[in-house]
Amino acid sequence: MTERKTQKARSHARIVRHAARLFREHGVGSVGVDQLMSAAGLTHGAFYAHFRDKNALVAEALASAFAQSRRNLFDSFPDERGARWLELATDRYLAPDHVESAGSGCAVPALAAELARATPALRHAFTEQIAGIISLAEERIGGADARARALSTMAAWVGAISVARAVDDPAFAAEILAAVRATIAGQPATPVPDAAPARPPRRGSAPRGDRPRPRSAARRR
Amino acid sequence: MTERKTQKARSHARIVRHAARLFREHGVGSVGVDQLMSAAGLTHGAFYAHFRDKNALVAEALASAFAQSRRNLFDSFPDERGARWLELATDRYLAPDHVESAGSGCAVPALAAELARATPALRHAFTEQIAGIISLAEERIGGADARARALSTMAAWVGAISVARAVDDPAFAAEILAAVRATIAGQPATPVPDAAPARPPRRGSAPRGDRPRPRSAARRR
DNA sequence: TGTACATCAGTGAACGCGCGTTCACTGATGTAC
DNA sequence: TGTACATCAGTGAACGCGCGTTCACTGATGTAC
Repeated sequence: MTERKTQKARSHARIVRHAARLFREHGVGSVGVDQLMSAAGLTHGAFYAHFRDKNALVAEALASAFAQSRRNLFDSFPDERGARWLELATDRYLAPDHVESAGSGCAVPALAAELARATPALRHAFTEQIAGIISLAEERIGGADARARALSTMAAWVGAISVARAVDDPAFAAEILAAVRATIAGQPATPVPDAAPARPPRRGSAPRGDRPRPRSAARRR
Repeated sequence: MTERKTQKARSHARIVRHAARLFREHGVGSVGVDQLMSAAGLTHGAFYAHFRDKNALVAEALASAFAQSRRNLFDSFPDERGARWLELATDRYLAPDHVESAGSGCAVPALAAELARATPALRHAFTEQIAGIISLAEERIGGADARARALSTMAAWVGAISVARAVDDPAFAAEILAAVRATIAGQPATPVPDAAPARPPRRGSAPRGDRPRPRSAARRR
């Protein structure tokens, strides 16, 4: 009983992991059940032993992608708060590599348009994930207008990556990222309380797998 | 000769117009040639007398959608410059109606993710359209950092509409729009030269068809 | 102006293909005694 | 511990369907004389 159960759980996790990558890379509608199962080393027939239908997998893949983003933006900087966290997270999100590797990046620029047209259940799952990320950002930012700052920062992040990915000119893409970074950096608004103890970032809590490199500065002009 | 030619041109324009709407509403991949031609009152067989293939229509539809956006954001406010134009255009772009009516709205939040995965020719067409819009915005904004402001404003616009469309909670969507509006409004950065003659907006140049209403203020809290 | 022929915008059947989903089956693993 | 049976994760053929594209045809419009 135990051997078989853990094997199935492993297969399930493998399918979800590959789905989270493939959906972000190619879009939900462009990845078939057959491709998904092949990527996980199985045949398409087994799919329905794991998921009610394709949408059920999309929901799980979405949760998996958001978990990865939370690790990347929050767990990577456990002790940072206020303006310092905002700067580090912004540099992470607007890294040049995030433009190219959609498969390991944020689900929002990759899938928001498709999800806006998806079933109510999927849109609800997406809403809860976004609301969760916003709450975490709000806590980290702190101060009076933390929520508005979290929301408008996220919008700028998402728009920057969306457009940078679609244009065919890498210099133009880099210019968009740089402009948004500069705008977010130059927004003192309410002076953000620099609440972090300013300890050096704790060693051994490196980002898990996705976009680990610390960004080489490509600040334009 | 003339009768037949103008009829064909009329059919062509009709197909492009409906395509521009349907692609933005449902995504390029979710609208078939059959639907497109039915919407234009024709049968699918005639499609290839008008376009080399589906991508050729996507390129024309994209150009049509961007032309509509230019009319909406620039021709509607012919005499506005600097901070005043930025405020008017932002209110237009972040109008609640823009979240709901994707079919007559900006092509970027609707199609950027799909275009990022499209053919080189299509990505190039998109890039030129975006670059054109950015140039126009840059001229209108004016001042030293006009280009960076144009780029980061566009990113915030696009991200706000993208996310507001995907979430299933209208109050949450409205909150996102309000946060981005507030952030853009509260960004004096370089004092923007208020270059406009401050004439009242010229009568009779109303926005053509799309989202005409002047926005009822829904400013939150 | 009237007639004969050419053009061509649009029709509708057909194509090969990949999609999401179903289902009878296989064979290794788990359970009962 | 050994045997007989039950379970069930995964296989692969099949389904009905809609896709983008092709093509022989139709009939109204345009051209030549």
